[in-house]
Amino acid sequence: MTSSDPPRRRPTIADVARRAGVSAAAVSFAVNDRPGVSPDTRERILVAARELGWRPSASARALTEARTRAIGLVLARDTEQLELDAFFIRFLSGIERALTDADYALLLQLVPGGAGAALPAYERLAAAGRVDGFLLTDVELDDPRFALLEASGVPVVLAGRPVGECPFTWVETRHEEGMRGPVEHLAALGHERVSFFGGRADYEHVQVRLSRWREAIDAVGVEEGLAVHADDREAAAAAEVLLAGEPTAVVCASDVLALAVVGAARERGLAVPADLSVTGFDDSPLAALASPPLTSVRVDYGEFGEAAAGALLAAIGVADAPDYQPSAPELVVRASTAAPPG
Amino acid sequence: MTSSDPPRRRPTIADVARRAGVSAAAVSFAVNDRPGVSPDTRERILVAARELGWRPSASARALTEARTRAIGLVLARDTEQLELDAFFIRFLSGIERALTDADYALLLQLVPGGAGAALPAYERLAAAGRVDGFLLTDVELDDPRFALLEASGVPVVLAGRPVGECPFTWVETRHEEGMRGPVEHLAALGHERVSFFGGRADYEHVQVRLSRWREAIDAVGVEEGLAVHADDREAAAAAEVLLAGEPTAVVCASDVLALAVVGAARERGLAVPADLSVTGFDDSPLAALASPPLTSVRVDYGEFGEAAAGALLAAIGVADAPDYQPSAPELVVRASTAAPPG
DNA sequence: TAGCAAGCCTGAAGCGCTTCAGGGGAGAGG
DNA sequence: CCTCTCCCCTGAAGCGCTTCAGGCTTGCTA
Repeated sequence: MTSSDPPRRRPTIADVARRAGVSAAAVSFAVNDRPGVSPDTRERILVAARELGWRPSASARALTEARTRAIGLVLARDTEQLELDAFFIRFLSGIERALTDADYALLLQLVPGGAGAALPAYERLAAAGRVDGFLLTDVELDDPRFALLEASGVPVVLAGRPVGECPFTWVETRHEEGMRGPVEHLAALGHERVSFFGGRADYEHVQVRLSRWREAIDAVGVEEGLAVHADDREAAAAAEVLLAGEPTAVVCASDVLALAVVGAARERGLAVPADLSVTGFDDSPLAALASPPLTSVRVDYGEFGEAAAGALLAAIGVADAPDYQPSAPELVVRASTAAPPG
Repeated sequence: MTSSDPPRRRPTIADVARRAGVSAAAVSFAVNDRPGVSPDTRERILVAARELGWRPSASARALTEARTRAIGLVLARDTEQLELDAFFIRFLSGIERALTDADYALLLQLVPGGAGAALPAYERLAAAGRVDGFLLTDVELDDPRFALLEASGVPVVLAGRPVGECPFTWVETRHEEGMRGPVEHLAALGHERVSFFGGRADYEHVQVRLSRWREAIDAVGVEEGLAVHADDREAAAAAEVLLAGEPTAVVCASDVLALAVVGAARERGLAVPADLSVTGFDDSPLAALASPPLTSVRVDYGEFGEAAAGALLAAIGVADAPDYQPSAPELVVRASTAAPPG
């Protein structure tokens, strides 16, 4: 190092005030767009701030305003469950969109294990006042987080539909409606019996999709095939069970499950879509990449994240509640569906 | 609401002090494990704190300690680029592991667009003193973030190998070594010519993998096939170019690219692996799910994230520098590779 | 010309913690 | 019995901001 490094102290509001020839209070007023500062004084202050590269210290602000300008998202999932999840990243980027506008930050915490394992994380963040609110996903029946968070008094918004009593506001997509598209599409292709392959039965969203699948089946007048549930991990084995029923069409509640079916079909010597039609859900990039590319259902999880975060900001009181009109899920037809054999 | 809600004020250190019959200073000493408090006083204080559900306010602490106990990670990638990325989630969960031990939090910011678009985000976070340090990924040649962050004086650790001058410490995996496995595996199967399919040529990691592929080719004495680069988006088209060279084996620098090759092969009527062997990289869940399941290379990005975050904590001065011995990449043989036809 | 309102700006307090200098009490040593 | 030392503990200052109650100018109006 050639130049000496005086341990560079970050400039404070006092430095700006001195340089602009005003009081610290005036600087505060100016940067916070408050009345009571003449236009040219304000200008002088802003110039001084810019020249010094000063921004109000987030910590000091948090202390005086009793607001951290951050929200928390705690994900209690194992890494593998997140890796192929079309929901997570899209949701996240939607959240970021909403936060950026309000100059809020996202505190993300990943904890291995289920919702129970996440409780201490919520407790710590809440008790230390590290965040102004929480966004809850992967809501479970009798979710233990509800009581904890309600007691803490921190604003909370649920991303998803609560199963029972819920003390918080919640936001939801229209994902269930997406089950109609595949069923109608398959019926139109001539399939007379349609099966269902969904994730763990104790997830609310899986149940909803299952019942919407049933409704659609009834509505179009085809026969109800097998309905099988499986974790991603056991998907391959479950897919075999499913195929043992010799369906001509399987509607899956995720692209990952659909791939498992495609794989199992190939093992059995069945060609997709010639012998078996398969549809996915979420329209993750997977769907387009697979061979054959999967017919899938696209749900806009980005707007969902944006709406959820927006609702939370509204609950915190720093923004207006967004008017969220969830868009309808969209069937994306690709090459994994065709007329039934024969 | 039946019970009245006195606008629940979070307890402060003064409340705890009062309840324990000591001064606020004593409470501070006790919760920070500092000497100068007798064991039973300490106990009394901790009990009082627990009963009140009190934890030191993160904001107040941040102000006095001039430390926020948070680090920043800014991802300047489009959503689609993140969705199938085997690296990101694993890296993230490694980071979380390191942070949890030190009671640090992660501030995650996703910004659309490239590294340039991220600059304002870094500037805001740094100038407001919102984080104690940054983790940098997706390092580019002449990365504009270097100058900005060096000037800000915030500790930085690079996750990846810097291309040119770099003022920060960096941490890297041994991913490049992973190129040998596929090449040797294919040579052993009898392939005499092996092609390469990698991501954008201006990524450092792609270049390194390319040159390691070359080295491996030379070492095992097979012929060097085509080397093609493509973005994920143009992967399908590029795969056609690649296949026009009529290779019997393609080594890919990612699973996504490998899937593109598999898809293009199928279009051409080539069977994988009978007519064409393909290997992926990263061993994302994709690899196991694909049909046929992909032979791929597993790199431990979790330990990488943990090491990078650990190094950052060390740079900040709140932990010892971890002793990171990156594990060797591991070839995972599945069904996408076989002896060449004929 | 006096009186007043409006506009602009300042000083000081306070947010909840940490830290530091020092006070007081108990025990040990002379 | 007095002094010295060590151990516990406290009071007060200060971190960098926001906010609130005025004070000082202006420029009007009567």
